[in-house]
Amino acid sequence: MGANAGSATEPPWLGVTLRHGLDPCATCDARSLSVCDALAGPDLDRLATIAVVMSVEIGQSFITEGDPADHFFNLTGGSAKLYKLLPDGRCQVTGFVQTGDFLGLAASTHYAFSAEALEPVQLCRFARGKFEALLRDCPAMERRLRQLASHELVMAQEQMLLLGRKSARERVASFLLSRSRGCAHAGTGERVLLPMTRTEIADYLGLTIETVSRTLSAFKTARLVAMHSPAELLVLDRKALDKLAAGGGKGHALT
Amino acid sequence: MGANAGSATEPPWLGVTLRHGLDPCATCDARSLSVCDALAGPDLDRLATIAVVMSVEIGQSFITEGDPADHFFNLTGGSAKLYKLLPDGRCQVTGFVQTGDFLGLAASTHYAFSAEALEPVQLCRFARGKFEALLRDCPAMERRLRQLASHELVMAQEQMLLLGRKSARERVASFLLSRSRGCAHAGTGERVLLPMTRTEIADYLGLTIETVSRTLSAFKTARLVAMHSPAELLVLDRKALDKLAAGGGKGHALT
DNA sequence: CGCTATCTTGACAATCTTCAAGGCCTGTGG
DNA sequence: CCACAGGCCTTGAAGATTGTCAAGATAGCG
Repeated sequence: MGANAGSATEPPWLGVTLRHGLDPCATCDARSLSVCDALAGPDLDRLATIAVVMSVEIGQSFITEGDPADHFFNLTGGSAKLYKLLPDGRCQVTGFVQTGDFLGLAASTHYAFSAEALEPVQLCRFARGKFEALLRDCPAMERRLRQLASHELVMAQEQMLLLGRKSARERVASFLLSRSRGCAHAGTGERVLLPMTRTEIADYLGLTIETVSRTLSAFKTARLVAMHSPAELLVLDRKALDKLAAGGGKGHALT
Repeated sequence: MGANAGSATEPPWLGVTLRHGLDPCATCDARSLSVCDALAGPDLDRLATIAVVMSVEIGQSFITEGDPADHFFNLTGGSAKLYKLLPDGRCQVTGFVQTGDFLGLAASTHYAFSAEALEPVQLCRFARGKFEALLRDCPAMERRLRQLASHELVMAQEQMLLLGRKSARERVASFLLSRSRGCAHAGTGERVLLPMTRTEIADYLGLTIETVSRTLSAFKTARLVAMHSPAELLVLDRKALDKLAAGGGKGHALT
């Protein structure tokens, strides 16, 4: 633990542990998954000198929308949600991030989103000024970040299509498929892990928790998926889900 | 959507005029508005050598979702809409662009969106390979593009919040305000130009054309705006619109 | 000056939300 | 080991916002 329990000296880092590692980057397990992979040799050493290794407990936020964007982050473990709030509390989750993901691009002078740990999070924190200085000397990294931002733009536009034009069933199907990609299991179907709550899924898909729950139940009834626990399900009929996600099943029965 | 007459010889460039200018960049009116501003001297000359100046007529598309992302573009005049389609024709407009805007970042190997001219468009086209090569030698430009991508990510997240969590009135209010910023008129109110159709506004806001029309009429009745023609209106009560856009007027009368 | 496309308005229907209650799972303590 | 408590999830019924279908008005253009 070792959290800085509520002391006024470090308000943004409640429930957070700092560990200044010696040369953490060279031996980082997450490096191959992340933008840090673009660096090597002395550049990597330099990155290590400006990296601050931290831990964040479940439920703790480590980026707050509207705060000065003083840091970049790189997740080295766990998962988190990114979200925006309206004054009355309505929430839009803009993305889920996990090991290897880089945070802080969607910011000008202030963060455009908040970030909160869904699972215990380990991350590296980089002071923005120092990191930008490093970028000035490392075109490869700058390039990599631009490509990353481009990729996130593609994802963001896909999400706009989902939020603006897809039905509830199409949204949930799209979500399950995006979560299943990569962890394919032959035979019984693909396992999908849902480390977030129904509320967070709803806030990601622009729906209510009840609609998400009902839609998942309908998928279960229609044998498109099987659910072991609320946090884990199996894709039984990927073809049907694909069709739904692409908008091909708008008027289907599905009970 | 443009009526592509389907000739196989130049499928992507129907209705398009190519003009190879001599050193067009150094004298470009749009340069100060665009990322090209990051270049100077010999770098700018080099940019000029790879730039192809083009014109696009109203209704013609110059980027098609799913096509190989072979080019970057820079608008030097006119305006266009960016959009994604579902197989059944449902459309989500992801943004409107105008003079100075750079296009093509939201693409990996293939374009993630289509682009179609709303007003007669002038633009510069850059072959992707040549442009990337130039970027390798111009860190300032690479940096600028990353910042641009970051800014677009901020906008995209704001749009996700709008599409996922705002009511129809809040969406229309947000849209009008985002369009009015920058062209302030003292006295009578701020003039807002709408070079796009109601359908395109609806596809941008995740609504139907009827809902957009009804909402604008309600704003007019409530004296929040005045409408001269469908393509131009005046913001009469910015304060009320601001409140609506931020989510502060969910249960208001407004008949 | 009339034609056509776009926009506006109205009535009705559907999806999704809201409100409400019950069930399940997990973790804790006796 | 079992009982209990609390949060989360599921399910149901009613209601509201928005979509759909249809017709009429307006504006721009030849």
